[in-house]
Amino acid sequence: MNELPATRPETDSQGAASLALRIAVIDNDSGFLQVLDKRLNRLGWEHRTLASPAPVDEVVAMRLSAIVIDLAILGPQAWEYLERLCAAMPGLGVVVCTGRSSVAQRVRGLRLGADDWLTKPCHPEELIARIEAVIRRRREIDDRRSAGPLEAGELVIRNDHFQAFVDGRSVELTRREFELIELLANADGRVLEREDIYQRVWGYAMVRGDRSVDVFVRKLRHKLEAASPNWSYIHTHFGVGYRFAAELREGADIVPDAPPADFVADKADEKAPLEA
Amino acid sequence: MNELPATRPETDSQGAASLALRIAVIDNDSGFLQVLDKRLNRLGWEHRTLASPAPVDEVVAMRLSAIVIDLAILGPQAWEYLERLCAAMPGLGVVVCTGRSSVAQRVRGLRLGADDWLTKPCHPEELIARIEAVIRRRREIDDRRSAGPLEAGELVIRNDHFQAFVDGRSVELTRREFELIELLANADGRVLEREDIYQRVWGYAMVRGDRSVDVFVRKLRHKLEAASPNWSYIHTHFGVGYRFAAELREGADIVPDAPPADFVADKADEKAPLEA
DNA sequence: CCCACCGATCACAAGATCTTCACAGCTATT
DNA sequence: AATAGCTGTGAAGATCTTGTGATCGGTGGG
Repeated sequence: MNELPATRPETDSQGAASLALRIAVIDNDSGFLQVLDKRLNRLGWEHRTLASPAPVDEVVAMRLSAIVIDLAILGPQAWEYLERLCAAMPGLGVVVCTGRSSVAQRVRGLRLGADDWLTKPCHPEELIARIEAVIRRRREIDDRRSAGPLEAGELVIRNDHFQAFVDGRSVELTRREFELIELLANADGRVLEREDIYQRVWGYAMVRGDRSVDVFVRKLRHKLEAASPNWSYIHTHFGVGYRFAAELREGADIVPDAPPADFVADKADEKAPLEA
Repeated sequence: MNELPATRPETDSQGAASLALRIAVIDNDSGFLQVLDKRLNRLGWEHRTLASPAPVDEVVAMRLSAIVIDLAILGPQAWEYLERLCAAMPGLGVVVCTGRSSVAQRVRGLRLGADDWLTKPCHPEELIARIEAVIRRRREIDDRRSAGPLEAGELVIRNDHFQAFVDGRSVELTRREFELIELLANADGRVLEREDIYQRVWGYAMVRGDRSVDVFVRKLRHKLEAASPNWSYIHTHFGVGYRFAAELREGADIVPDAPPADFVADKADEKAPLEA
């Protein structure tokens, strides 16, 4: 079995509700950066520090959730940079974290599009809390909209429709079925254990002996096979759990003239949907 | 018909540009309030000051864009109050403006849902700028959908008239009905969950078991079908919510004119419960 | 004051979905 | 090869969701 996930690396997430936040810090105060860095690592946020301002285009390309800027290192074009940045990414959270400033400067920064302004020296924990607050709203809104469709084999999994499609046709997944396949498909080809799956899809701990995950995997397989007979998507790892990967079914590659002709045809006709 | 400009300030502007923001200030520092009051008047923001905290329900009923709170006057229940308020109105901008505080307190407030924390004494202008920054994002989202008339199928949805039309005739939607269809239609074909819909149309968090969204969807469907019988616009996604898309009803092909008599109207409206 | 309209809730019915169970088939291990 | 432990399968009953019609205050106009 190959391990190459057909999924999109940039939308990786631990689970449906998990937050893979991505932020950048434009600053050159090494002491501050060091502390912040450690703290961000512990939180598991992807982050990047830049000692000098990157062109707005590059920042846009980073797909950030938020950015922290010390205006001091921007020099005289600080305001202009701030303005262009905010204009270019209306959904980006911008926190200015800089040295002493006047009320007028703070007001100016905020009016130009900054979401918060924090004066150094400041406690990293407060900066983090403010970043979170800034991101909070953006997430509420942008979350669903931004998650693009995920493709694997003939399957297209669309968050915005709560549904999977094959060749433009809906696979008619129920909500739980969708949540399950979305979780699996986003796992980047990793094997997920039943307890994990249950915890993330059902939202609470699985009791020993619960077969719900198995049952839903079966339903999923059934619907997926009906919609996309030549591919298999969910693979069992005995004693462990399940793994998602789009794989061409054996013998389905070419026309069924090979030995398993009857077997294949038999399977292909088996697509009786369970509803009328 | 009628337009009460009284309710949601974010969406019910006549022109998209000058929205009357509505905010409340919970504080009892008369000097501060006086200055702020004057400043807010000049800006043309609707505002109201409360010397003591109003029950969360009442605050919800005010349909605010943002609220400024001095935690000091809330006494020991300050944190709890803040938390309940933020939970009840996820879309509300909350700015804490209070006296001296520790980093831990600020972090706690922000984590509970506050959007910003400002320490008194502060310049009113900075407070205003921060309120604006907090509200800004929410505005951007709503503005996105306040563009020109939106067309789908036979339907024309006009923000400027607060009404939908079919073939030039008004569909006679009530205010809520219009807000609902406007929200759905601007969702760009996405499925919206009930909680989302409720939050954005009613302005505060939906309590479990509330059927308002369903009831209004039914009313909408009824009126839309009366006005545009050959199209279906609102589609149910079981266990999830609703999705807007103009789709020709089965059996009701083109021919916007006289249907050829009897056998047209037999079973054209067999509603598929799930589709996409 | 009466009336038409609107929005909030409720209760009920019809479906759709989820959970659970028993059993069959399969896998790794002794 | 035999066994204990997992996993696949099908179905029935329980539970949850949604569609629908009706009721009840509140409001504003006549």
